[in-house]
Amino acid sequence: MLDRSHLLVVRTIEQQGSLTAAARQLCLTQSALSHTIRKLETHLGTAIWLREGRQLRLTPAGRYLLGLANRLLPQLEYAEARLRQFARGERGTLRIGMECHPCYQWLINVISPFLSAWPDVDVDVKQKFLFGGIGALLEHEIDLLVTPDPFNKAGLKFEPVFDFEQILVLSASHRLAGQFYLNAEDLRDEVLLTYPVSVDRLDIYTQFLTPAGIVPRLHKTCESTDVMLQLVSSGRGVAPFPAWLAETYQERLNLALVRLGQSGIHKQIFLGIRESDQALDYLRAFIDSARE
Amino acid sequence: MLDRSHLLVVRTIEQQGSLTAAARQLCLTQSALSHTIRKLETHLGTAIWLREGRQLRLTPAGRYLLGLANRLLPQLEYAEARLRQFARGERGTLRIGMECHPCYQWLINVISPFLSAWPDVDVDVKQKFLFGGIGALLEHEIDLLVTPDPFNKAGLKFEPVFDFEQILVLSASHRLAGQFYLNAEDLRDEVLLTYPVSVDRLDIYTQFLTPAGIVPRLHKTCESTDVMLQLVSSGRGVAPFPAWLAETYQERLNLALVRLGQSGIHKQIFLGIRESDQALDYLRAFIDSARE
DNA sequence: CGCTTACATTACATTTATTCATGGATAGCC
DNA sequence: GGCTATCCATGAATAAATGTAATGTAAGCG
Repeated sequence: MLDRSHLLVVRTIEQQGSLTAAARQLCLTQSALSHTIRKLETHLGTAIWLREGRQLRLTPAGRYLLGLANRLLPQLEYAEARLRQFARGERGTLRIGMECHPCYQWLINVISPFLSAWPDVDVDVKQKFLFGGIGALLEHEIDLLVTPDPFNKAGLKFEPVFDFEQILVLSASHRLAGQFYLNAEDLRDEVLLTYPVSVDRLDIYTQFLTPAGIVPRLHKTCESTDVMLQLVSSGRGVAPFPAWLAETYQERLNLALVRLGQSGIHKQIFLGIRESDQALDYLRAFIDSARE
Repeated sequence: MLDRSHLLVVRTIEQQGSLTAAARQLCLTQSALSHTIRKLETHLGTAIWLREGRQLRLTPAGRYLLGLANRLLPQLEYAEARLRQFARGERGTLRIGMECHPCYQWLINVISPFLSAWPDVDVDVKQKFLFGGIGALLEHEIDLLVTPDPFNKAGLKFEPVFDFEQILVLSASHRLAGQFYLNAEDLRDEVLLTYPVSVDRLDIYTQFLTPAGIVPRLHKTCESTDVMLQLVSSGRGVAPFPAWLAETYQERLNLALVRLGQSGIHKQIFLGIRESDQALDYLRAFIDSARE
């Protein structure tokens, strides 16, 4: 099998100009190298060097091999350096899973200082999971889950990092815009806009509409935050949103923010990790910086 | 040292899904592989697989290694296939050196059928040599030399492949255009155009002007065949050329071709190779097809 | 011509890889 | 829940590879 060591031999002999010098550089005896190159040639079935007097000169096959060596060896050397970074915990990959649509905006703010602080950690964000966020975490499809729904399961650990209130966003000219808070009945004749997730994962249903037995006039879904808020702004519907996110759009789109229920819907964002990853310092650092 | 075999192990375990299956595929015992991976991890100083129950799962470092394996292993496998071609004499590199400027046109015609007949031989044409064409051949800088000057030296072999007459190209309206042949004196007042090579390698000097003690009014050089013949066509000078090459331009540029001396300058193109390469079938084939 | 340098070869030593035999752990199955 | 098949780990024994020392042979150089 054509091996890394063979490529190294070809490169070193060419670099040093002689087998003896190459042997010195490789910390081997001249004899050992002589054995090695003979075996390589026997194995490949073709001459790699021409013995001309006391010179070794590459054959065409040898020149090809040299080219290969010059191409592949640096890649292997780079890979080793990188693996040393892994070994020292400097290098890693943080695959983040999102189970919370609007959190994307928040995540961006957390990721960007993290990227500066940990230049050798690659960050990857995923949003679709075959078996849900928890499944993705357990299956090692992701390393960190951003979710409003912690799920206490052996081997996983969740930490709250962010409290917020879920409010309803309305056009400023909407008839309900002036209210201090809304009751479920107020939404009976409204068009409700949400991200396209199942109803049992929408707090406005589970904590507000469903308990009161109310169904809105129409429920539409929309993938994009911007588009959804544009629709709200133009009076085409109302949408539940985290207050902090809605506020960033409020001025620009002329929106009104109204509490859902007398005491409001209060939520938390959790970061979930595998217990076995607790020791990873860059993961720890990410969670700490997310908590601010 | 991170070795090819390690990459193969990483790839195979991932492909087969288990260490036992991978061992089967690699024709090893499960134990051997277990030892191997442990040693690899010890050496790298970082875990590559997580042992979860009876499953092996890649760590981030392991995933990196897998990526490396998927990138490098195919290259090594391709290289081995190619080296087998070298071993069977199917694959080679033919580096051709040219010591004869106008022959370039002729060479193109020989090379193109050769490339079709020997799809696995790479052809490379060089024109500049530190120690001349013969030196380049001896130094293995090239494998084949196209030259009008054979040089009998031990270890080299020259074969004539092509006879031609060197004539003088003139504008059709030139005062000498009608002559059947020219004497050296006729060039005393002419501008002589040649390729930029030393005078002792120009036959028009060595075989024509110098013996008669004549020097042309002006000697200009030009790299390109096309430009040189354009200059001739516009009456800016006269140029020595192989007849066969001048003929291909004659009509288009309205040129006249006149013999140099009563019996003309007759030349041959030789192909030179190293004797040690005589057995290479693709080299043999090239020379045979060049002889037509 | 003889000295130095360079690669090859032989016989032997050492290191490394592999196997064999065995044990512990886990997932699936009655 | 206990049985069983499967999977990975381990330690000692063994096979294979890689390496060394010593020596040989040939080429360049003064």
